[in-house]
Amino acid sequence: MNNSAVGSALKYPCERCPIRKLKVFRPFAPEELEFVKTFKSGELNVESRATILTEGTSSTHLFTVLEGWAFRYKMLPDGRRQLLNFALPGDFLGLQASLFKEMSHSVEALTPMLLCVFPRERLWKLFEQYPGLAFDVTWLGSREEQILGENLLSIGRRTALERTAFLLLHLHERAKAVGLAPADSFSPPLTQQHLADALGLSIVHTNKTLKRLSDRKIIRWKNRELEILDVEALREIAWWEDDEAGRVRPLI
Amino acid sequence: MNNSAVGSALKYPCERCPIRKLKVFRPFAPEELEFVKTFKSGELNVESRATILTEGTSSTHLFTVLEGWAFRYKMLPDGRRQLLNFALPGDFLGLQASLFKEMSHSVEALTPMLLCVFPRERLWKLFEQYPGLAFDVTWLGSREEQILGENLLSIGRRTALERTAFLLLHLHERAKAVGLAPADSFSPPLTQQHLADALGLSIVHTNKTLKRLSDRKIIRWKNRELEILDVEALREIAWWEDDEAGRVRPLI
DNA sequence: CGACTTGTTGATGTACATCAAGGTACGTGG
DNA sequence: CCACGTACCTTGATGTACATCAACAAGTCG
Repeated sequence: MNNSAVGSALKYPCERCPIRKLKVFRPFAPEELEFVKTFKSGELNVESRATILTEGTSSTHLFTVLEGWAFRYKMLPDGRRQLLNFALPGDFLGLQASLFKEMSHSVEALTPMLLCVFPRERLWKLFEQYPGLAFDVTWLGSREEQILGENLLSIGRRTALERTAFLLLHLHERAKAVGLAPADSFSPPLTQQHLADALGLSIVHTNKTLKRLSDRKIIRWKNRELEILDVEALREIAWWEDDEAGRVRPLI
Repeated sequence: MNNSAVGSALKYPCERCPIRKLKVFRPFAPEELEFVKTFKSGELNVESRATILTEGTSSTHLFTVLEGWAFRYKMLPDGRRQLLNFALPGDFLGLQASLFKEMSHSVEALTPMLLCVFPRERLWKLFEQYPGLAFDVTWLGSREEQILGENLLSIGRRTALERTAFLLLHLHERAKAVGLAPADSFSPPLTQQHLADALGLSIVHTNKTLKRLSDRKIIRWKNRELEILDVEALREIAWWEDDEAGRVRPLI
């Protein structure tokens, strides 16, 4: 990992954790909060473009995103790259390296990030003593699976235009959920190369597809800021089904 | 669900569960075995082609595959279908409907199947009282995520030929792992339409691609039996990386 | 009664025209 | 300088249409 050192003073002690304020998450029981405080071993500042986890390697730490954007990806030996999903505040990184021997994908920062760090050995203790938290971990993993499934449908069966519309909506929904897109305009910190690799398209074709959406006045993409001018049109193109139900962690 | 009733006499009481014999799984502790016996509410026989779970619906049950093959899939409103993954003995079905409000994909049987049935309410008790089993559930979910990630890379970035080679190897590995492919020859119960929908290709192009592999004497596909004549060639085409490490559930 | 046609169905094979997406090249612009 | 835009040509994948083949059921005849 090529990133800066763990700070000595925590920006966010667990009591003031910015993640728990988000309404997507359930509140902690007091004893869970106590445990999480012992679970957290520090905070990590990561630079934009830094590699946080690498496919095929193991990691002694687990991370929760506190601030910033990242993306998960896999590569073929000849350099072709596929983005699997994006990570935003509240997302969990490195679970696979804890459950298996190694990561099955890599993770790279899109912006400067602040990560909450947990040592992987304590994961087992979490399962043993805090079933509610274990349930959260499982929930997070399963949500990830859900998103990958949606992506698979998109890349396997949607046309370039439909796929692009779907991805933009998806990014918008996720950004909204963590308060990073108050309106229909937001700034996903992505280049068209990132979009292309997420969509399974070439960069040229991605550009042409974005232009088609711009020409139809459905989106506007200028200076790294994406504006969705016509959500409904985008949804229609993407065959978007409003089943965001179930994205919020239930209290059992 | 259009399938036959739960049998009164169990074919496999937990002590003789066929799944646990497979070396991919860890042995149970005696008290875990006791609990699992109370967790299991019966067995379900499912006909070939039956729908086991439906996207967008909730399910009061969770299933473990004891015998047979199934596939998970998603569909677009206009009928385009994408297979996400296959389910073989040992796989868990319906977790999402337990964690979220509803299933995010459907599941259909490819052969007659025997399923082990659990009521979803008991899942929480499992997390509370049997962290080892909770860990297993998380592990299973995470492995699913891993496979979806591999598929996403395949469909997004591999060519039709590479993709097909990869899928055939994947199926072979999975069948071997549960003893359904003793040699390099096995019988995945699939039509070319299933393959096409798993690969994100048209059925015509799938056929042409299979023929290319047959012409090169790398595979043989006749009478529903697939024979892999040249594993090495297939691996080379698929850019297969031998990282099956970590597929076996560790004992922590 | 068994063996041999015939019809039906679902899966597979292949040819051809078409089109969506790719790749290279060379712009522009912050 | 790196990201974005766009023109031109190429190619991989699609869709339609139709032929083939195996499996099975029904009907017919020796």
